[in-house]
Formats: sequence, structure tokens, C-alpha cells
Amino acid sequence: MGRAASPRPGENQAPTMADVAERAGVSAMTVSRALKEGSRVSKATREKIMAAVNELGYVLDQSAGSLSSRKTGFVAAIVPSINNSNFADTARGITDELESTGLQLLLGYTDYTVEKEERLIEAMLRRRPEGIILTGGAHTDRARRLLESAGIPVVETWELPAKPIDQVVGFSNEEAMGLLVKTLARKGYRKFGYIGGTTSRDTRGSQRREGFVRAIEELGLPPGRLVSFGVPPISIEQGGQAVVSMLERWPDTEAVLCVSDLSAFGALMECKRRGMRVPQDIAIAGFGDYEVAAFCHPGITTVNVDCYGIGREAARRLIQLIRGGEKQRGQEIVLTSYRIVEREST
Amino acid sequence: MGRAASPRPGENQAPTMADVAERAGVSAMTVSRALKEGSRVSKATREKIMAAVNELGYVLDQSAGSLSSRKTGFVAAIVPSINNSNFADTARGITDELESTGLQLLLGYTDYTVEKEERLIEAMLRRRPEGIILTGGAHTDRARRLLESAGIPVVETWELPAKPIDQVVGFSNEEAMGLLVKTLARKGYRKFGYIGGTTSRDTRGSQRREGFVRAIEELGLPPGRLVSFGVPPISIEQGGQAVVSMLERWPDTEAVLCVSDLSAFGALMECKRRGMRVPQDIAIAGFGDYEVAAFCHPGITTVNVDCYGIGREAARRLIQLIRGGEKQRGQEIVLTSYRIVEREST
DNA sequence: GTTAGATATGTTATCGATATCACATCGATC
DNA sequence: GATCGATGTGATATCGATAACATATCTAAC
Repeated sequence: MGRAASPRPGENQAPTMADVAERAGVSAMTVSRALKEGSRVSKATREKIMAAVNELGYVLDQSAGSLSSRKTGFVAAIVPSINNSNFADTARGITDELESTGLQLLLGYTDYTVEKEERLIEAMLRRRPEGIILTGGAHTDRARRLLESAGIPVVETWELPAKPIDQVVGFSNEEAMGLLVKTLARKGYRKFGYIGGTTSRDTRGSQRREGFVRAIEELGLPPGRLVSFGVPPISIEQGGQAVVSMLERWPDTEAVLCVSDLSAFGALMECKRRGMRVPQDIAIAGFGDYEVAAFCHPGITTVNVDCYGIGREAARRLIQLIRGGEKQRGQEIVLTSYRIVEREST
Repeated sequence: MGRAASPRPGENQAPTMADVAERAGVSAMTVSRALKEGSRVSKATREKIMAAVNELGYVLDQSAGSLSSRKTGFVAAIVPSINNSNFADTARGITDELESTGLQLLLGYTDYTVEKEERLIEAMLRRRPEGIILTGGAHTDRARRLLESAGIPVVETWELPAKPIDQVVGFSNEEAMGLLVKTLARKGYRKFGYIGGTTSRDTRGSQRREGFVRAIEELGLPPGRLVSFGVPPISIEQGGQAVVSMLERWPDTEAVLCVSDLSAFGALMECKRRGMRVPQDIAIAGFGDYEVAAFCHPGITTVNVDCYGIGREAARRLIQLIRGGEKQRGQEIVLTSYRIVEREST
């Protein structure tokens, strides 16, 4: 419209491939090929085209291209929050793995709710991503349906969903927390407390709590003391408040395990503020092996999870499936590693 | 193609708007209107269409739509790293502000290099975002040219660039660090040290260092002791190593200011590990007011920056300019607030 | 010197939506 | 009851690229 009205097309509009083609004295198709790696265009032609591209300041329009080629070059990833270094690491793993492929990441945050996840999934599917990476296995029914009918590979991460949609790259949060309990029990601790958020929105948090309770039972220890505090994800500050309420109610607690290192760090700092000795008066452990846990004083015992590796592996599988086309293998589950890191806090 | 070969179109392919239209007994145009807010479609028609949409599991294809409407619904944002809670907060501010507008965020990381920024900018412009948010004012020449000829609003954040491209939402890192020096000088500290990264890749870091040096000069204090350690962004661990080298070289340093709270935290923990009293033996301050600075023990004096607000304000300006269309006002600079937060570490 | 096969380039027809204009219908107003 | 404006819907052209096929040119082999 604005273009048609103007006497000299392309005067004020952004240049198109046709403008470049005209300037270089070739067809649009040749320009398209010159701008795409791996297609054969003679050196002389390519140089003419590149010159025209630079003179006009042309930038390829991928939305037009992907409509035609039916490949958008997008991959979608949905994490609970990016303001959490564990998930930020996963996001970075995904980005790093995608970098060389030309695929671009669409990133979204759920704020730990499945409703927001559903909305995000729909918003992303409107962009026709070629694959999608999710965190966890809890989704609304509609979200599942949308994903199933999207016809693209799906990778669920960070958990082992009971009913996987497609691919899985994760670990058992329950087992990991159980291993932490057993490791500490071996050191002689018997009266355990657990600090986590108040709701089950954070499914990984719930799984860790279950793992805690189950391990205590299996070991035949006195029942674990559970403190729920704050809406997940719980902060450093809430970790501090939670440990206070734990100690008020059960002053003889010997070891407190926290749903994440952030709450553990909050608990640790609060104990120190109150003049308690860690681990002599109380032992504290976290989950996630955040940088802060390694370098605070005393260092916090925790469960190291390969956050970055989860992202990379999830993206790698997605790329394989996208590139592989028809010969997509069936559902597959990749277990990622975790390990207990013992530090001075226990 | 595959479609044309199949006898019943739309059998295995994802349904298109035409399929929905056929099923609902209306034209594609009416479907398009029904799926777009604020266009007038009769209630009865809309219901028929929505039913067809649900039965077919149809999801709008925005790449096709944006080609036609010449609006992609994308906004691009480029930050140095998302594994840094300050920038993650800014990213969240942007997302939150965009949420109600239907605009979607394309997020990228530069890893603190202008070369990667340039590549990212080009990759994002291929998606034809309607606006773009950058961190800082340092860009390659080509990046500047690309941005200028893109014809979209640009917001530079987190600094006050000497030569702004378009809009700015930020603050003077130099001034902020200067204010921190002055605040501590008023408390009686005279022998100051500064810990930062080794290169100028992190322009905000360099500006803070300059602010430090200049404030010391202005106050007529003994020359500041500068320790450069590690490639920016420097980590908690590197902060610890840096403070060691600071103390070896200048054992009488009274107050150490760090380029960020993470390095300050590392320095603090290292000092405590060595049995030093903070702030009696040495005072430590950081920059950024990360959560860890507030809740560690002792709390770290720092400069609070409105990271989240920077994101929100940048996005708000962008939205105004996008929506405003032609009546775009000229370049504007929005100063965001910062303030010294004094805690026990000084 | 002819021909097969590789290489380089052009032509045409889409991809799936929306802008735009045209048209039909309806109620209100005089 | 004729006219006008508001409202709802459809037909058509198009957004800017690329797939697929066609064609031209070149190289090497005999």
C-alpha cells in the first residue's frame, strides 16, 4: 500500500530480496541461495550479491522465509523462572547447544504454575517452533493435547514424569533427596527436619519432600519434622524464617534439609546471626549446588545437579529429532547425573 | 506439496484457517477476525468458529499472519548474561511489562562481547522485531548501522551511553560508584581498594572503576589500589582470590569495593575463612544489591540498582513508541534510581 | 567433437494469514 | 418509506521469501 503509492518502490520501505536481486542483476532466487549456506552460487555472483546486500543494508526476513520453507528455525523452552540460577543454567545449556545450528530460542517463564504454562505453550505454538523443551511433567490437560497435536518433538526435563509426553531428560528428585538423607544419617544425624514451600506448585519441591519422608521411614529414624514456609520458590529470606520456626517447634533438630540451596543459605545465615554453630549445634543442607553454597562460610552440603547438562542434552535430543525427520525413534528417557557434595555445614 | 498429493487435504497436515472456515461454514477472513480481539463478529458466528477451532485443535500461525500484517509481535532484548540475577531481573521486568500487550520476547546473551552482540542483533532483526532493548552503549559499527536502518525503536539500558542510538533507560555507573566511595569516606575509611575484572569488555564494570578512581581523587585520598582479576563477569570464587592478592600487596587496605556483589561476597567469605573480622579488620562493599548481599552474614553494603524497573521502563517506552506509530517523539533519556544500602560489612 | 553429468541460474507457484474494498443487512430517523 | 450509518461477512490481492522444476552453461571423458 504505502509502497504502491510511492513512485519509487523501496524508497522508504526496508529493502526486500527483490531489491537486492535487481541491484545485483540476478533473480531473487539466486539471492536467496547466496544467503543460505551450502547452496551453490558462483563466487562472482555471490560477491555481487553481497555487495548489493551491504549497500542496501538488507537483512533477510525469516518470517517470510519460514512461511515458504515451512521451517521456522525456532525452538521453544519453558522454565519455571529465569531468576533462578539453576534454570538459568539450563537455559544457557540450551542456547549453547543451539548456537551452531541456526535454531533460535523462544524462552518463557511459568512462575511455577501450570495455567501460565498452558498459556505460554499456546503462545509459542503460534510461532510454530520445531521442537519444545518443558520443565517437569505436570501440565494441564489442554496443554498436553496442544503438545500432542503439534506434531513436534517434546522434551520434558528436570524430573522423571510418570506419564511422559515424549522425550525425557532428567533425574529423580525423590531419589536424590533420599540419597542426601542417607548420606547424613550415615554421619550419625537422627533428628531430621525439612524446609520447603507451602504448595505443590513446585512439583520438584514436592518430590524432594516425598523423597525425604520416604528415606526417613526406610531408615527407621524418628519421623521427619516438616516446615512449610512461603510460596515456592522460597527465597533466602524465607529459608531464614523457616529455620526459626523449625527451631521453635523442635529445638532438638539435628539436621535441616532444605528444598534448595537458597533457603539453606538463608537458614544458615540466620543460625549464624543467632550465634549458633553450624554444624555443631545444627547441620544444614540444601539442594542444587548453587554457587553461593560452595563459597559461603561454612560451605553448604548439597546435591549437585547437572543443570547446564540438562539443557544441553535436552537441546541435543531435540536437534537430533528435528534433523532426523521421519526416522524419529520412539520415546526415550535420559537420566542425568547428580551427586552429594559434602561441605562444612554438615 | 505433500498436501496436494494427499486426496483429502488437511488429513495429516496441521489444520489451517481455511480448514476452520470450512468447518464453521464461514470465510477464512471471518475466522481471522474471530480470533483477533476487538473485531466485530456476531456472537453466533464466533461460537461456531470457536467450536471448529477446538474440534480441529487449530492454533493460529503467527508467522503467516505477521507477513501479511507486517507486524511480527516480537520485541528483542539483548543482555550480557542471563546467569546473572541483575540481568535476569531486567529480563523479567521486560517480560512482565510485555505480558498484557501480546508482544513476545526474543532474548539473547552477548557473553559481554560486542562481536556476539552484533551477531545476535542481526539474528534478531531477521525476525523483524518491532523494537529492541540493548544493554549498554558499546556496539560495533556494523551493529549501529544495522540498528539505525532497521527503522524500529531502540532502547539502551543500564548505562548512559555517550552517543545514544535512540532511547535510553539507565543510570551513571560512574556516579553510583563514586557515591559509594564518598559514603564510605564519610565513615572514615581512607585507604581504598577496588576489585574488578581484567578487561573492558564489561563496560559497566569499567565505568564503575573510573567512578572509583575519580571519587578518590576528588576527595584527595591516597590513590586507590586496583586489583584486576578474571574475565568479567567475575565470580564469587574470583572475588575471594582477588581479595587475597589485594591483601598481599596492600595489607593495610581499609575498605575494598567490588565491581559486583558476587565478587564482594566471595571476598567477604574468604576474609572470614582467614579469620579476619569484617568490617573491623577490613570493610567490604559490592554493587548491585543481589539477594545474597542482603542475607549473608554480615550483610554487604552495596549499591541498589532498580534492575527490574529498568526492564519495565525500557519495555514501557518501547511499547509506547511501537503503538504510537508516527508520532514518535525524539530521543529521550530516562534516569533510573540507585541508592547506597549500608549494611554491617562497612 | 560430441555427450553425459555437474553446476549455475531463472520461472512459477505457493506457504497461511490479513488489509482492503465491496456488499448485504438492519435499525433508526425524518 | 426512503435514506443513512452502523454492523457483519465475503472476495481478492498481497506480504517476502523458498520449493520445485526448467533451462542454460560448463567440464570432462571418450
